[in-house]
Amino acid sequence: MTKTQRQHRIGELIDHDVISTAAQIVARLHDEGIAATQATVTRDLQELGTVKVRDEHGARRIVMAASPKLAPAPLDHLRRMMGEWVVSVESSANLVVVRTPPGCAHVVASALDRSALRGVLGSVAGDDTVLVIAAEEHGGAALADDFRALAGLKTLVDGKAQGASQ
Amino acid sequence: MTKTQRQHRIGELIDHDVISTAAQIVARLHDEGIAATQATVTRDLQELGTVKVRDEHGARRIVMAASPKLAPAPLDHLRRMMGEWVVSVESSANLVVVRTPPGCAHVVASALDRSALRGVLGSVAGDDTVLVIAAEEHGGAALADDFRALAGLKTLVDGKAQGASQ
DNA sequence: ACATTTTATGCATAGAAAGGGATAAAAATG
DNA sequence: CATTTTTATCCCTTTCTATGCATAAAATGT
Repeated sequence: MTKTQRQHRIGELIDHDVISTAAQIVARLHDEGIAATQATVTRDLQELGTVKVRDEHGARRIVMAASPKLAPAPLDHLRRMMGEWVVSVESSANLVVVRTPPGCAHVVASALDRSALRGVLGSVAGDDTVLVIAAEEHGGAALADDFRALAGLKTLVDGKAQGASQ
Repeated sequence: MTKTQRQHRIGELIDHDVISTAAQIVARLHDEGIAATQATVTRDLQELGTVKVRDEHGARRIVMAASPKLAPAPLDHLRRMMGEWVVSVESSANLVVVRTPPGCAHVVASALDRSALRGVLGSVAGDDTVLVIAAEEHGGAALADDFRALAGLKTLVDGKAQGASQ
């Protein structure tokens, strides 16, 4: 079973049942023949964007955060997604244009939505392009540089790519 | 530089210039500080779905295939995409419903479009769901089994998941 | 405030992916 | 058809990702 499939199953479990610890999830998965330790499940919960709350009976419960920003996925997740899918980053004033292969823009946009990266007001994904609106105090150019760093692209200096040749 | 970024640059080169061999691409990339050998570039061209044609002057030229089906990507590419993103597969008559995490359906649909997998009439991608229409002679159930094998999911027998517990 | 439980993380390891070298196989050329 | 050029692939190495173990740190319960 792949990590994505396991995470999907975990998402179903916490939506459906009252679950309060990672160990409970480990046990449920084990009942279904899915092997994972508490450490792995905890990382999964982080990537899924879950929070622990009190339900209406006062019991503690793990749930999906109401908004992705309330439980951002680790920056490593964003770095992996951008490293895998982003092919170029350009900016104009407070806008950043991120290019991906066809059909992959939504993966990058989703990862951006679920990250804690600062300076992002919002984003819109097409087929192979993500348009990102930068917060005014951060600016498109600075945000574009952050994106390049995450995607393993060269930063620009005076409009030119900078850094040692690979 | 990532593989995706290199492949994007290769796509730009063959769109823009008359290029007839992988070695020419290796040289162009080298001029831009991008290291890759003929073997790697050849694999890239396969994944990109390119063909070699005669242009209007009779010169041989590598171009993107007019239709993905004319130069399908290796099955390994589809397997990697489905292994990474598909969380479940279900079928009804001649339809197959493939579930992915939010925002990832297009990646799977694009990989399906660009594969040589038989029995697929067409597909439509939503946010987290790909609807695949199976060719009549192949059938949705058989196609769903093919998808499960590619995605590393268990096959079904009489509606039940089959295979040793992991 | 303290004890217990739970989560988070450093480190190590296994497996997968990517890529290079060499060369077999296929394609192109003459 | 022979020769040359180019592509494809096998095998190997390196790098990266995912995961488990152990335990430190944080959260929870009393």
